[in-house]
Amino acid sequence: MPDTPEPLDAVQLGAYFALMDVAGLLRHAVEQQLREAGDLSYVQFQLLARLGLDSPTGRERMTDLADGVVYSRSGLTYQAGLLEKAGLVTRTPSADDERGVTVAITDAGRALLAKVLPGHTEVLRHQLFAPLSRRDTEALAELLSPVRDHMRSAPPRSAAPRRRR
Amino acid sequence: MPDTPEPLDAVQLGAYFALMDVAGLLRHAVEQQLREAGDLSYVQFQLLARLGLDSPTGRERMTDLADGVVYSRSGLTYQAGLLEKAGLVTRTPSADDERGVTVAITDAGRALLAKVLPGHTEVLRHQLFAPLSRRDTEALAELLSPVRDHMRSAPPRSAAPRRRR
DNA sequence: AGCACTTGCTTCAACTTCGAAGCACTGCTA
DNA sequence: TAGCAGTGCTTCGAAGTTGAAGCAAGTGCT
Repeated sequence: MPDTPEPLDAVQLGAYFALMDVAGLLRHAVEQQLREAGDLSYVQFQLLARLGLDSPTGRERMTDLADGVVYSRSGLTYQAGLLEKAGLVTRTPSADDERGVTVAITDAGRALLAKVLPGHTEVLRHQLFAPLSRRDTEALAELLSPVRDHMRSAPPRSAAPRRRR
Repeated sequence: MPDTPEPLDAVQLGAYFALMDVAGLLRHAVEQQLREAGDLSYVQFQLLARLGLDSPTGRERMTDLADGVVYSRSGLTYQAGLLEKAGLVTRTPSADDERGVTVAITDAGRALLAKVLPGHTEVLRHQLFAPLSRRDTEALAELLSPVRDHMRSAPPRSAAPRRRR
């Protein structure tokens, strides 16, 4: 029987709900723009962005992609299949590990990314940054970055599979 | 052809990605706890919480629920159906408007909510609030609340009339 | 080398989600 | 008070998402 912890106070609840609401609303807005501008889902955009903007080589293994994006493996397989069918990425067996699959963004993928980005930033500017001053934005980044690091490092849940030997 | 806006700078991108990542990771963590503790999805929890905690009467119309939660109408119909089948809420035609449906939380719903809440707050404490000081939490709430208000008021949908130039 | 475990990805079935279309009731307007 | 646009919710079909099971390739222990 778990002992009942102190309930969260109003400030904490406010922060929690505001965070989740903003993220949800923002995702909706972004998703819609992406759909109209390039017929991309948010996940697909994330994948292309990671390959085209974050990665210097434009290629990553499936697992690294799945870790970067908060996403299930099977879902990634599905979306990578769609992107490949659309000619935006290629999938090839990894050279060093026969099990692995390396996903690489194509020129068409980069082109679509470039086409979609301006509208994307516009949405962010209007929806997210409009009510935030420069300093607010900095503060937000500085508050949330440690949280992200904390959550990424700490096992999200009891997920820690007992390493037995 | 849309004119190309200034791209976002590094700080803005950092804030954006941190926000979305934290929300995504947190949602996963919360969802898992809810599933284990009470076999609830995040949406179902949100609905129960809104009925059981926010609403003084424990009853709301479908539309008000859908507006509170970021969710489609048809999705709400589906989830409300599940909750009803599980005996956690009831759905009755609204008294004043024959079209409307009033959703009310049942005793079983309140009981489940109470059962699930302690674990929920624990997850929040560990995942979200652990790296945040008291002041940080306050700052976060104060930064995000105006954004939420802004996004809720601004037309999130295609209702946004294309700015002509 | 041999055998068991682990890892990387895919497949599968069940479930969820969404928008568009549909149905029923409201309320405005003439 | 009849007509009709608008509102509230549900149904439907298509597409997306997930965990579990499955397969194949690597790793480690002896």
